Amino acid sequence: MNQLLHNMNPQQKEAILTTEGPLLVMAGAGSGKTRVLTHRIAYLMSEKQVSPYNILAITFTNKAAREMKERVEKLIGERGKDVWISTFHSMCVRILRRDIDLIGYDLNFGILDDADQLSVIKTVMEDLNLDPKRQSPKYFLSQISNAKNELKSPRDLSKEFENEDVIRVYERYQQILFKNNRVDFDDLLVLTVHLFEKHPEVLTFYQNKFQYIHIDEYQDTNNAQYQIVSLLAQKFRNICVVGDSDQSIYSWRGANIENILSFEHDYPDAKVVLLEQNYRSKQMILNAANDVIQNNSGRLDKRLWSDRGEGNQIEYYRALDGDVEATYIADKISYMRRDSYDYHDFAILYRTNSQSRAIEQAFLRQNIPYRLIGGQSYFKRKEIKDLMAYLRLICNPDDDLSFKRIVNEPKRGIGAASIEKLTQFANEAELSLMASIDEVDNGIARATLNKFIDFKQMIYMLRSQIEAYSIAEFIDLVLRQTGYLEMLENENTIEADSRIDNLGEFQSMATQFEEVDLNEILAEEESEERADELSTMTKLVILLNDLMLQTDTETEEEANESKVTLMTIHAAKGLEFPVVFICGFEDGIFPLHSALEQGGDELEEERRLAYVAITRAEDILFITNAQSRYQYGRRSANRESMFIHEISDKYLNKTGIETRSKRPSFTLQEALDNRSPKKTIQTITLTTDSSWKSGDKVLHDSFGEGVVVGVKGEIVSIAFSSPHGIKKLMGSHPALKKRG
DNA sequence: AGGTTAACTATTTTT
DNA sequence: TAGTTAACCT
Repeated sequence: MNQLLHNMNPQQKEAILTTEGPLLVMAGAGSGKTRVLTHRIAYLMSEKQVSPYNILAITFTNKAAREMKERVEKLIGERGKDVWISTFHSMCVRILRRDIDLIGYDLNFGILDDADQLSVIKTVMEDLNLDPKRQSPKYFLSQISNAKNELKSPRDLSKEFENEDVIRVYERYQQILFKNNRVDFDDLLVLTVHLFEKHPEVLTFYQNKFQYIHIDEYQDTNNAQYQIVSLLAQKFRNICVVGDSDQSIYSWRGANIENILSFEHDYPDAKVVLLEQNYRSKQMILNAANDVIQNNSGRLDKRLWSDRGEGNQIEYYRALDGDVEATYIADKISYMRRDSYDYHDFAILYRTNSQSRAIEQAFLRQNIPYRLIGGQSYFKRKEIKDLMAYLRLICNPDDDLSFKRIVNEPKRGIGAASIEKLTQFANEAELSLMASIDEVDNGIARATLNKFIDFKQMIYMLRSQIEAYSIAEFIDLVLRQTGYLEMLENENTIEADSRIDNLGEFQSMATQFEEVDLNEILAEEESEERADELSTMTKLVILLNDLMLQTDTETEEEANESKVTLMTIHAAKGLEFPVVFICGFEDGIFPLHSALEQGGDELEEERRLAYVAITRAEDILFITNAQSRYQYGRRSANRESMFIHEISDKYLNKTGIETRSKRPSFTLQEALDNRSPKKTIQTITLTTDSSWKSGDKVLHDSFGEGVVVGVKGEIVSIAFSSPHGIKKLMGSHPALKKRG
């Protein structure tokens, strides 16, 4: 038997063997869909002699793409590198990088993140005299995003008698982006559709290239993505979509569950494979998940089953208040990890980010190391955004958005008033800000004008030197010449030191990109170009766009550290843990107020979220909540989540207040019996010169007491109590002392 | 220009 | 509670 089909169940085999024609794989949680996908790709190459260049696989996250790539390579070897495995957005960037000039943009276009989007919206609202209190910038942003996901232009909206203000803001917003040669995340999809529609020869090229198409998490596609897939698959119709309508949790971002539900309608000759066997969880956990999801209407009735054993009841604990709840979780972890589990076997899942605080405090008190997923991402940090703005401005001096961001950073005595004045002139003269500096009649006072001129000369000086350097060297030059590094150095605070470290990290990322990643990208694209033949400017533009799409920066070592994981349920999709705690299981929090009031689709999405949360657990699941807790600074009481009542009592072991305990929490021996077959636990023991190790208690001159939660070379991550949170500090910093 | 204080609001966020 | 933003003061 073919090695690639080894250990596959009949449905999985069928999914792998059905290489031709449309195929829908309805894959329940934990049913091994990634395994099916990777083996299918390998099978196409090894058995069907399909060239890797003719295979496309699309995922939603970079992480998923990376993992899939690794697994395909493991199965098939080096040739696996040549398969396009990427996210929708990276795929679009690559397509647009070749041909976006055909639809009017410059090939050196830059990508805009959501913070940038919001600031554009704010200026547009100012120009149009719209009151942000009546309609918030965020409202406009989401309306625009929705429109784009539906592939609707401002003109299309006006036909539908949409909110007049939305149309005006959308129109203006789009003009500004175009003028600055910038595109937002949604544009990447929209413009790719436009490109395909207006230039059939481009579409034909990609249709011929991608003869075998795979889409993961198909239930999360929005209409623009759907359109891209449809266009690409039109010719060969070898399209394999994998997904689970019960795990559709991003409809508020435009994901359209109908896409997967109507696949058979779109492709009447489609074969459908249902994967119901779960390889992740004990049956008890699946029973609870099945119980909950059954309450949703209009779904394909799937029932997950497992042969991993019955397992324990779900531990349901209702606490007196939020602190007691957090303490309960911390206690359980301390207890269980003594001999059965490692810290990294635990995950704490919550509905909203703000819930993490209470847990963090309890963990800090009890010295439980943790990693918090989400929150401020690396690329949203000010210093990184500033550096990227400099680099973008150097590549494209007409980029007003970048110009405004850094013209007075570090302080050059150019204030808001002067920038406003220059902007006024630039708008009237239809010039970029940079170009307006040279105009004699721009009305800027001589003293200020000189400052602008100095700034411009500096940028152009850097621009003229770029080709003499590698990207990493050039970044160094930029940081020095602009005075940015000096500004941080002079600050002399720990804060500034860590910013400098971050910039250094950016630099090493750039080196890695230039020397390794770029060639892989080019190889995948079958490009004749080679990295070392590209100009530094071109490489830099590619790097900047690549980084904009990169949000998860956690390295493999960091992910494997022995720490408890704290994250939202949304962030947990696709992951699994031996022991899972779902906390704050209360009406108003989970499901959220709004969903509870609105009912209908909103409530069903919350229920799917509960389903996702429950199915993350392998061996043991805890569900907790609190009778009362602090919310928005006031104490409020919440009822138990309606979802807990949907789980049959026989699957629950209720403890805590207001619930009768049928029996004590399971014993340690039971916990041991329920362990997964021993996994190779990779506890990374970092050997460092510094004497710091996780768990050490420290005293910091300004942050007070804290606990070391990670050590990476000279850098020690220390968790301080709120409001400081986790800080990365030099282990040798004089402000830091070990506490006994 | 730039820093400080008072007032306001409150999901989730793969890219 | 806490993060953000607008108004206010130096």
